[in-house]
Formats: sequence, C-alpha cells, structure tokens
Amino acid sequence: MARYESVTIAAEKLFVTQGAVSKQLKNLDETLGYALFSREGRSLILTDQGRILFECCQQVFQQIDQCLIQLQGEKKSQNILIVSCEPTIAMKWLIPRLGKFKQLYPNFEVSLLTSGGAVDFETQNIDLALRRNDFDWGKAVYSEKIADEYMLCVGKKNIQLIEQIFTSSSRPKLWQKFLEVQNGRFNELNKSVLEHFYLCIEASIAGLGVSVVSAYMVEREIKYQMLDKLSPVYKDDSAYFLLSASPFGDDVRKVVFKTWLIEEMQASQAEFSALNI
Amino acid sequence: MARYESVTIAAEKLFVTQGAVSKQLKNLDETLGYALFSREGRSLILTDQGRILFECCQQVFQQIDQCLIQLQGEKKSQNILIVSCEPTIAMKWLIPRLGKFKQLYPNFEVSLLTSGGAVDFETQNIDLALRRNDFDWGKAVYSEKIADEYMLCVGKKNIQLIEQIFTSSSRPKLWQKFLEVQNGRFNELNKSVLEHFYLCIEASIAGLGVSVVSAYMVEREIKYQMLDKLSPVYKDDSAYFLLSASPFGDDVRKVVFKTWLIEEMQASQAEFSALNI
DNA sequence: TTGATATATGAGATTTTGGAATGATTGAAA
DNA sequence: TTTCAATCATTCCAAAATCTCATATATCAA
Repeated sequence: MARYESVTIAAEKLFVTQGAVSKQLKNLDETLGYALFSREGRSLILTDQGRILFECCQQVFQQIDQCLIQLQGEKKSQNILIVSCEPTIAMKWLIPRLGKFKQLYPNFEVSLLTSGGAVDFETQNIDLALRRNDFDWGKAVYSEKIADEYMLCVGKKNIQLIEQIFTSSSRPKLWQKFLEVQNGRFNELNKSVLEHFYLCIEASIAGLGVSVVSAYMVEREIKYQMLDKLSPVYKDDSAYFLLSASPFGDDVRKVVFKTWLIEEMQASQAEFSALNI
Repeated sequence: MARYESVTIAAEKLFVTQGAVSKQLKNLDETLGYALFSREGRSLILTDQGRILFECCQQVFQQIDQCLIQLQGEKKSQNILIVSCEPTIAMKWLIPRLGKFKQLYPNFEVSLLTSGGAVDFETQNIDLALRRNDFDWGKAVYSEKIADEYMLCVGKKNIQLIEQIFTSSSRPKLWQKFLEVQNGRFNELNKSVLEHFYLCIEASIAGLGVSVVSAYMVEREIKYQMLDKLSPVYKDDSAYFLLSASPFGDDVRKVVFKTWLIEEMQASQAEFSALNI
C-alpha cells in the first residue's frame, strides 16, 4: 500500500477489494492518532510519519523473512533452493538480478539449473521451475503466475540490408503471431531457426539479422545500445509461471523467491513499457 | 508464550484462555511445518527453531515499539513522557530501574515528578501517575492495575533493644493491618510517624528502630544487607495503579511504559517472594 | 458537464479467533 | 498403586474482525 501510494493497486496485490484496504487504512490512522497518508486530490501521498513507519515495516518484514528462510534451510539440512529456468531467461534476465537478491537475503542460497519444458522435480531435486505456459505441466504440479510475456523484434538499426530474421526452435509458433502483429512488415525476410534465443540475440548483435525475442531477454542489450528496437513491444499470449511439486506455502523460501520474482519482472516490464513511447 | 515456556501462564498474560493459546500454537506449528516447542511431559521447552524465531520476534517488536515511540514523540512536538510517582517508590524502586529502560528504548524520554495522592493532570502536564489505590481518583481518570502491594517490617537484626517502630504519615491506616498480621508481636513498641517512607527507611538503617514499608521500597537495602527482614512479606489490601487523563491506547508510549512497569514490578515481586522462604 | 478514475462508506456475509467445557497425560503425594 | 492436581489438547459454539458488494463521493481532464 505504501509501496504504490494507491489503495486500488495495493488491493489488487493483496487479492482483496479496494474497500477492505481503505477501511483498514482508516482504522490504522485512527488507532495511531495520525494519518499515514495525506489525501491530495484523488491520490494518496505518504506523510513523514507514514514514511518512517513504512521503512520500519520493510526492515521488520525482511528480518522475519530472513529468520524464516534460515529456519526452513536448517530444517531441510540443505540450505539451497534449486531453481530451474529456460537458459536464455536465466542468462539474460535472472543471473544479472541474482546479485540484488543475494544482497536482500544473504543466507538464502539459490542454485540455477537451465532447462525448458517439462520438469522432472523428483530426480533433479528441483524446488521451483520458471516456465512459459506453452506446454502442459499436468495436474500434479502447483503453479502460480509470475508475469505476462512481452515480445519484440530487435536488430542493428544502422545496418541497411537485413535479410535474415531469427527465432528459437523452442517456440515454433512464434512466427505466426509476430508477423500478424507486424502487419506483414517483415514478410519478405528469410526465416532462420536457432536452437536457443541467446544464439539469436548474439547473431543480431553481430549484425546478421533481426530477432524476435522476449522483451525480458534484451532489456540490457537495448539499454546499452548493443541492439535496437525494430518493433513495438507487444503482449504475447503466453505468460511466465512458477512451478513447484509441493504447495508454495510449504516452504517460506519459495514464497519469498516468488514474491521477489514477481516484483522484479514487473519492474522490468515497467521499464521496457516506458521505453516504448 | 516463549518467554514463560508455558501455555497457561502466557494465556494469563495475554488475558485469554489457555485453550486459545494452545490452538494458536498448533496452527503456527502446522503452517511453519516444524514445532516451536517440544512437549516434554507436561511442560513445553523451546526448540532451537523456536528460540531463533523468538529472538527474531523480540527484536522485531522492539523495533516497532521504537518506531512508534519516535512517531508519537514527533507528533506531540515534545518527546518527554511525564510520570508522577510517590517519592519513596520513585527514589528506591523506579529510578534505579530507569537505566535499564533507557537502554531498551533509547529515544524514549521519561521525566519524573514526585508527588502522591490526587493528580492534577492539567496544570502539571502529567502523562502518567503511579499510585496506590488508597484514594478516590474519580471517574474522569483512566486507570490500569500494575501490581499488588506487599509490605514487611525491616530493621537491623543485631541491634537488641528496639523501641521505635516507624511508618509514614501518607498511610495512616497501616498500623492496623500490620499489627493484625503480626499477631501482636510488635505491640509494645512506640509508634512514630515520619513524613515519608524514605525517612523511615533511613531511620531504620541508622538503627533507630524498625519500619513497616512496602517491599518494593527496600528490595535493594535487604539485598545488600543494609536492612534485615523482621517479618514475612505479606500482601496488602492495596495495589498500584497507573493513572492517565486520556485512554492509554492514545499514546503508544504509555502502553510501552505500562507494559515495562508491569513486568518490572512482577520481577521485583518474584524476587522478594523468593527471599521469603 | 460529463466520463473516467480514485477513495470512502454502509449492510450483510464470511472467516477468524476466542470462550467454556472436557479429555488426556503426567508427575507427585498418600 | 491409587488418587489428585496441574498442564496441554480438543471440540463445539459464540463473538469479533475482516471482507465483499454495492454505492456514494471526490477529482481531473476533455
């Protein structure tokens, strides 16, 4: 609530109605005897007191998380959360952000396995798997949605003659949607399929052609101008889900990791959405 | 609950039934997936995990207290909680313990005024008054019980001829109860009334006679053998109450101070009860 | 002024929590 | 050994807190 300075958004995040949050806020203001937010027009702004309490609460919640993570780790006698992830997302998006995560939760060990498609939780000892919902993971698996998928076409702007367009063999149906969205603008290019998206990205950076990739994968490349956006970012039909063999609530570490993941992916999304104007 | 390693005692402190606490504990164990206490016979003992979580929670609650105290202080633009107290209790009991309090709550300023009887909250700007319930403080005042009063007779053991027995003018009816409890053992002594209890105590330390005083007032004197116990500690009819002109909930600082006071007085009580054997 | 977007509020339903009584287990005393 | 007191666990029901839904109110922009 303090994070978004909005009752409505906070309510969504909490999966309750806006009225419930509003009422709770009112109660809190009354019992404290001072307002946490000042109402400026139709928006809420944290007061100084609200900010102080907010910071305190952030610290406090993180401390509790830390403690619970530690306990869960001890219980399992093995402190490492094993996360499986498609290799390009791992390389281009997750690994660059794991440093921040380790700073937030110093004694939370994460180990990354790269693979796609169906997950073998048993034999590989996987705790969590981040996947797009483009295959059937079956009923026996617990899943929670993390973020929507966003796509775009990238390449080097100053290379005049583009003949190749790349995408990955892991997503055969990608062409269809892309060409549809682009209204035939890229129709005459030669289509090439590489095994992984990171190969497409490297090929495009090398100036060999353009690639259709997930926006999450090329955020940094675009930011540092190693690649240029050649189409708007558009929402794909698919979305990212976190899969687990046991309910998420069974292990605080899963909940903490999931929460962090959702926030980070939303932050990314906000970033590449802003660049779209 | 963790503090006492007992469901029953914890329930008393929380003013709920034992069943409620037991149920909550069970829920917590189940959601965490591990036990916070191990049941050894009919007593509960913190597990390692319980201890870790307990320490975390203590820290966390204190952080929140700190934060709320600071905010309340800022709101009032004056950070000092003004406490009124009868002078002997202030001198002999409260002041020696204020150091500990300041350590716990570094930015919680307490100022002490010494007076007894009716409290003039308005003109003296008093936030809280610690009083025995031996006068009528009226309906307009909020009050909460802190602890029972315990009395005893003290003096120097090795002085053979005791002729004087002291008590304070602030509690004229004290004789009656005392002589009653002691079965006439002190009947033949000359009764002397001094203005304050601390004068009685000093007189007794000087060997001038024995005094009937509150056990809280002479805990240290007995511990360091400046005075000896000449009677068992007995429960008086009166009790200590904390008075306030506005509801306690209106100011977190009052609640924090009150909670601390109750715990400290109980600790004292446990201490001089243990010496009684 | 109107429409879109916020927050606030009130009545009733739902969920969570607590109370009272009771059962079960333990340890100590007769 | 039996009995008794103390303590935690459990069950059923009532009370309280919280949420939803519907609606009111307020603001900003076109």
